[in-house]
Amino acid sequence: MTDNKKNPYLAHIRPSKEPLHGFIPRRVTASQVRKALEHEVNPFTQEPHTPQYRDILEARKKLPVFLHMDEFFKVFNENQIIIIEGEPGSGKTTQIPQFVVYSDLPHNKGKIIACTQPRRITTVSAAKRVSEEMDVELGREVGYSIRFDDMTEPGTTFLKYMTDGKLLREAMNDPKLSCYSTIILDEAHQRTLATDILMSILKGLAKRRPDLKIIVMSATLDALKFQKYFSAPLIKIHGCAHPVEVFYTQEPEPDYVEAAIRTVLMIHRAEEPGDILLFLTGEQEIEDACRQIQLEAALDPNFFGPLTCIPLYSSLPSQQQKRVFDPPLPPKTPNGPPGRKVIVSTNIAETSLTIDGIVYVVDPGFEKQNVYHPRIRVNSLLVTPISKVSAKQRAGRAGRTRPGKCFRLYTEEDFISELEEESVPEMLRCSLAGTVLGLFKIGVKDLVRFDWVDSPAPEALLRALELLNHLGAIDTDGNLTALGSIMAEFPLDPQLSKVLVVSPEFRCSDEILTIAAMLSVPNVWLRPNNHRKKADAARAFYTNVDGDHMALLNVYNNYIQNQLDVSWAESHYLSAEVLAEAHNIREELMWMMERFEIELMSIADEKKRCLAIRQALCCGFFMQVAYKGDEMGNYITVKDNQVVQLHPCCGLRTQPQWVIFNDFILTTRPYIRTVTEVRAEWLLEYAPVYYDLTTFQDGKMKKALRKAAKKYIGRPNDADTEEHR
DNA sequence: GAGCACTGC
Repeated sequence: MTDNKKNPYLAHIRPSKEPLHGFIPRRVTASQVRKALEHEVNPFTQEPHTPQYRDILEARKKLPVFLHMDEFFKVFNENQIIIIEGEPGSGKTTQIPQFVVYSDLPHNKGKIIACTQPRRITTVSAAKRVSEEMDVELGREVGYSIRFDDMTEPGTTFLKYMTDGKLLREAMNDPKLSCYSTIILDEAHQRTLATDILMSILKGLAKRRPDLKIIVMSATLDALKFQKYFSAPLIKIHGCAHPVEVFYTQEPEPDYVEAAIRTVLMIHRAEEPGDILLFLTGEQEIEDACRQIQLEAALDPNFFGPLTCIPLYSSLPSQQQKRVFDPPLPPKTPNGPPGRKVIVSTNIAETSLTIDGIVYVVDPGFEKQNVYHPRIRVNSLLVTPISKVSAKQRAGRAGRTRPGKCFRLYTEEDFISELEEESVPEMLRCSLAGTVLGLFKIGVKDLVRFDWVDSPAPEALLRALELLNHLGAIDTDGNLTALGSIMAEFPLDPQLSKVLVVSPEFRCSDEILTIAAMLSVPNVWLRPNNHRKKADAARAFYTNVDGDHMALLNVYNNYIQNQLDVSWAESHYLSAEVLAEAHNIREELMWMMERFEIELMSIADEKKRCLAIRQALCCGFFMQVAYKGDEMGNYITVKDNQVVQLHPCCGLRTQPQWVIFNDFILTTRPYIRTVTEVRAEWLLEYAPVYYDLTTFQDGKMKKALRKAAKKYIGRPNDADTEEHR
């Protein structure tokens, strides 16, 4: 029978021609989908299902989402935007996009369903899993797209998992996102910059694209906020995590590290087998705590089981990060107490990394948060109390494999009254220059009336506009310039983007390309606790009188000369992983430069080359300049008049009069990092508006600038001289 | 002479 060879359950459904309520409803019902799922032929490939498909399907049917299939189709069919609140373990990430696939099947031929994730790893693993569930080859019908790795096939892929940042990039080139029929934003509660902007864009786009469906998926708590923001119906799905018993301390703990160590040892001595996860705030704290726990546990290994303490933070090489998945040690004697694993981790274990087997969570209630102060344009990393959402997320880590316990090292009263409901969204904590430039590129002009999920402070917006205007990315009327339009294309901070775009004028675009890539990755310099002196010596080899930017360039070039060799990198106390990433980014940027016809150039003469690089950097970083204020090492930042010092890791041997810096951080005192010497004449020449002397306070700095201006007028600078030769 | 929580394009 031919009927048996085709999966007919969805074939008869036709899209409705008449838009209803202003959008196009879909008509697939849950019972049709159930029948289609049970059919022996795969409706997407018209091939018979594999036996594996059936096994997985049985497991899928047990997921909580499956019980909500009728409700899902009912609500989804009748609404353009819906919100789904799903607890961890509900199966929403893998199942909801598949439901939509069935709903889309008869519609929107050639269009794609997108499902965004905040992180690359989860994007890939979700796509992999779903391709198995749907019995298709990964990269064909179901694919994924993340930076540096696109596993999709145009014309074939109809379900695409992608990072939120990737979709936001696509929106810049196609503001109507016209290739998508449905967009699913997953993990919206994490409030990443990209997800927040996408929510605003999609809310506006829904009115202009009646055929577009939008699903916002979130864990508990924030879903209500999204429901209000979109005025959309909400579907609640319960998870299937195990219960976690929460304990509080009777009194506040004065020293949370000490209390945490004490609690871990107490669990080890008194509680049933099961691994422990302790949350601390940073690398140093974690390494110290690990040493102390290991030391104290070694005192009685025969009475209690052997204990392995494993540190976990992002700058740890991935090989060492994988240690958290090793099984705990076996008992010392055949009938002795079993071994136990203690993982001491930063926030990385809260959302990014999931470790099975954790039964106990110790939560002191603190994290490090990056805080941006728009008024003085400074970042600082502060140890702050976590939010209730974070505390719940941390506790949930104990219930993944069986019922668990969470020990909070604060009182229940403090939990209720002192902790904020949710963490401050990234949007409100960082510089908005890049975001605003992206919005201009999409065509958003009125930032005040823009429909933000949470409106940023007017001051933060003003700072962003001011920076973009000084860089020449927007004109004084607030329109995007041609320069700004190209700058927005590059995945770089606007300052760096500007430097890269103008670098051919200084004939050093090859070197600036490398520097831009190196500034886009985390710190490359390793400094292991027991090899500090050696590491410092290795680093000193690269320090350069001309500044830290040149040092980064030299490190990269040496890495290439050594054929990207991992052991070379490690023996020079450099992170091979970070260098490899810089290499990837450099390739991507180079390809983009080619596309925009930005020529790759270099100057043969070393001295002139170095001069040109420093001048080019001035074109983007003229707002991040400090002037030497005295002989004590104090610098004053231009216009903001903040007293800062060169960070001790800076390679400069002398203290030049004028420096540009890449970042300004507040730790024990205000520091500037990644610093390069510049000349006042360059600032006056490349940023005449910003360095209009009438806008400067009287003082030493203004005097020095005035002196430089006199010298500079009528005398061509070095770059010009060179050009004229 | 101090320290980089965590993502993403």
